[in-house]
Amino acid sequence: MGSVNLKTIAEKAGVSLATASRVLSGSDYPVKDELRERVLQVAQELDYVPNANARGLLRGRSQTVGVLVGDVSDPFFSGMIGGIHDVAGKAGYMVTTVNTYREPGAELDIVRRLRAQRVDILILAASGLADPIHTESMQRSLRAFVEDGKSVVLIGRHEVAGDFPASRVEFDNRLAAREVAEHLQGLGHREVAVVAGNSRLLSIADRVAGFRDVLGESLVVVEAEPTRDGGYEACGAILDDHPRVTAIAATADQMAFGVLARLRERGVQVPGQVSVTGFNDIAFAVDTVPALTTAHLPLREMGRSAMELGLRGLEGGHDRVDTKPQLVVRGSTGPVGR
Amino acid sequence: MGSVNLKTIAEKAGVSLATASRVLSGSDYPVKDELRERVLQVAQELDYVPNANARGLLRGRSQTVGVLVGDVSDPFFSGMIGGIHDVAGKAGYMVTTVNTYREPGAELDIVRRLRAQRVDILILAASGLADPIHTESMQRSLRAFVEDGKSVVLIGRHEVAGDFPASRVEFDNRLAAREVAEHLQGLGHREVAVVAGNSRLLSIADRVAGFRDVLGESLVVVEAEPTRDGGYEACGAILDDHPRVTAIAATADQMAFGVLARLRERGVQVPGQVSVTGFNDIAFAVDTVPALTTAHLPLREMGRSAMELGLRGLEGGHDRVDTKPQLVVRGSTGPVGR
DNA sequence: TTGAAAGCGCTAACAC
DNA sequence: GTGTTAGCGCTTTCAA
Repeated sequence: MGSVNLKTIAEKAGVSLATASRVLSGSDYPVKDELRERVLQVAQELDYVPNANARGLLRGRSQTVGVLVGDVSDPFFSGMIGGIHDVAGKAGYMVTTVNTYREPGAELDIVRRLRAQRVDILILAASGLADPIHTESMQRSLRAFVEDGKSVVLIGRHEVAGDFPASRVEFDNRLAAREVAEHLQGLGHREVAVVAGNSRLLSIADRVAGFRDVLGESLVVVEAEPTRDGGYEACGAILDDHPRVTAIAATADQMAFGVLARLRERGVQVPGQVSVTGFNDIAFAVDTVPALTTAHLPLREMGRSAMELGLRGLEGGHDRVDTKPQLVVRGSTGPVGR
Repeated sequence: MGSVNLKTIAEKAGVSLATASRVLSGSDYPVKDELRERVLQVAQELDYVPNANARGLLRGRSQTVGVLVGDVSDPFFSGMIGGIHDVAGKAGYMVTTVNTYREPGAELDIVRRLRAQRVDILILAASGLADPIHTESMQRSLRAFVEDGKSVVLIGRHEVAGDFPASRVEFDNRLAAREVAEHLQGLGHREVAVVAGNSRLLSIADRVAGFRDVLGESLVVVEAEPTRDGGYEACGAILDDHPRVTAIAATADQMAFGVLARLRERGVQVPGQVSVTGFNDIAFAVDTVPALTTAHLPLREMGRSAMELGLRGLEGGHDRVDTKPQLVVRGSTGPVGR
């Protein structure tokens, strides 16, 4: 459009394009002070803003990171995104986020679009899918990206081959779930129900597997929307269909909030009659009454690590950060009463 | 880099650049089926991904929206960002977010960088600053953007001149605060404390003004970090310094959560001894015990509207959507007891 | 120290 | 229908 560009500046300042560029692009190329002044002056007056598209085209770097998440407004993801912003901002990077809306089938297309935008770094934070075909296509796409000198970071995506040239932020969902389950078991709970999100998602499948490792086949698994309302609904069903259950474990804190709400509504004492656990330890987990026992994930920290790894990946090697999940025992769990 | 580009495709398919472009860019220009097939085939094989930078350079449109927020991980903002994604995704737009970290001084620079990225739409969701100089510079920058055929959406930014050519999503913070205050007053509360975020921010100043409109000069205003911990700390100070206070109103729900936590810790009954109110009505406000009375803002809806307006703005006119704040009375407020 | 010019990847006239 | 070519705005050789 009518946008002022380098040419405008160069003309008004009476210098060549090259000189204007050298002054304005922060090059350390020597330019006589007088000319430099003149260019700066004109640029300021005309409010010149360089065109990152043109620059990116030339340099092959966009100073942009693309982040694929399930849902930006879910505290689980927004916590990580916050961490990504923390280090991206300092490094002069822009952050572009895209929602899969928890529909892993959309991932391939999204990655494509992010690649089209020529992001330098791709962070995959949404849960993967337990489907080899899908994984295969994804790896192919990512590999092309990496071979282009770009950088990929996988957050909790162990389905991608171990030798794939990407950095990783790992956390062991299965282990974390086991810790939660052992905690419940230690309190005497034998009849436990899990309120689980979509089990096609690897992260969910892992968590459920962890619960089953400890609690065995007797475990009741109820699939639900990964939201407060999903937890609320599922809890209703559990109370009706499995009245002997003494503990309800959710695969996400929000679902646990819904569970707590339903129990409160039904007049069921927590943890007196039923214990409740969450997963992820989002900020509010501490504010329910009773406060939620949950598996803590350092979300913001994970985002930071991811972005740091991404940046480093641009320089060459990739690396791996392992995050220890940690059981946080609060008031929502207690010994079997009854 | 070694990226496959249009030229590669054209050569491998044995056609001209133009033909390849016509097939791959979704142009409706006629191309013989055989050639079209060949191009598509090669593109598929080589996993061709068009370069959005080059395209953007040419078309002057990037299919990207830039969003300026205080903090992506704050549910207030992430709710709006979620709404923005909802409509951006459908429209084929990418969303780039930037944090001001609630430091309005950073805004100018951020807008500049977003302009450099050549976003088509700029959504300003972070609170403005009550400072004419700052506003003036901001308007100048935004005006240049708009004159470039781009689109600006202001969310709750009434400091920007009424005749400024931008769309707006407005909500009346002051009125909302008045409604909260009237509710408290109606319950008999006379000694009220407000836990407020940074009052240099216009949104906060407006909210405090609304409280003062109703409750008068006797209102105790305590400034705090706009976080749970900020509320927690402020509440401690209020209990110590103003023991006669019977209601505590926060300018954000998270702060109210902190207040509730502190009161619980001190054994103060809510709402029996002290009533508590929040602001914004983030999802979790319903899950505290007692549930939080607060001024509801339809965050996601606001985000959607903003993006819709932004898209429409590209076509020319700008528009305005007024959002009605709405008092939601829950369990955290009650008549003065004592 | 400065300027002219090539070219990043792509689209849109314009010719054939 | 298809191909050639001129740029979009910028950086960076290469000459001067």
